[in-house]
Amino acid sequence: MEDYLKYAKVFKALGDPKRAMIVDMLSCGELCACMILEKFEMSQSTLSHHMKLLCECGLVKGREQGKWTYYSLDTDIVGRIKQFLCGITSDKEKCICKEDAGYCKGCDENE
Amino acid sequence: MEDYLKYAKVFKALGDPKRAMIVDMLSCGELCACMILEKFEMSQSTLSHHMKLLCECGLVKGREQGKWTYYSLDTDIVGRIKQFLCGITSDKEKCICKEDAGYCKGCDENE
DNA sequence: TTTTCATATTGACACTTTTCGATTTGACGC
DNA sequence: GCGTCAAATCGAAAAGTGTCAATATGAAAA
Repeated sequence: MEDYLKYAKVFKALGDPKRAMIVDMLSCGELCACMILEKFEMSQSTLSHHMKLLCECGLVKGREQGKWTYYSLDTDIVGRIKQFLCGITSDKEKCICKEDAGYCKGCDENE
Repeated sequence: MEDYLKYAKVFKALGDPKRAMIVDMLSCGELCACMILEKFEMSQSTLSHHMKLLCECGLVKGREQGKWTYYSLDTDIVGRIKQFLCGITSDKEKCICKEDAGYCKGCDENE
């Protein structure tokens, strides 16, 4: 599935503690880059890079206004990533593990 | 918070499409390594490495039985990661963005 | 006890990521 | 226009990741 790749990007973005923290900050509402920067010991270019990653995976949206850039969470994708996470972690009828005849004879003998 | 680091490891583990697929497979129940291997074009050592990562972050538990190793999802941590994800993506009273006086004068002037 | 089989580990390589300082870009006020 | 400020981009160094072939480990079968 393409979904695995698409959502893996979001998970990868969340796979950095600082980015997860940024997401947490944005969950209370829009913030401009400089406000985020104040919370971290991080150069401006590094923060810019993290924000780019968060935007590229779709989690965050940037809005430019004059000199400032305001960032906010994209609630749509937040909902979808939660659904995806629930999907891959709960039992279900249609699952890749049940597709086609990928079968392990060795293991089967032993059951 | 330490939580960010702890859960970032789980997200990082899910940040590889193949590992996300493995988690999906395991969501329907325990599987031995060889059954997982059959679904992927991947060397045995590579799979072993991915399984190690999944175990180290806590998402997956390994159970050795004779020659075989059976893997399964740890439902406890699955629940906790869902909670964490909800936590960092929903508005709340107590949030890092509201802590102490981290303040952006420039942005404030502009509001 | 020797062989075989399922996994794990090791060592190596290419590729990606994180980070910074320096520079560039674009908007604003003077 | 000119300097200033916020943010993005560039270039480079260091660390981390994904992958494989080869080897080691350890259990079961012969």
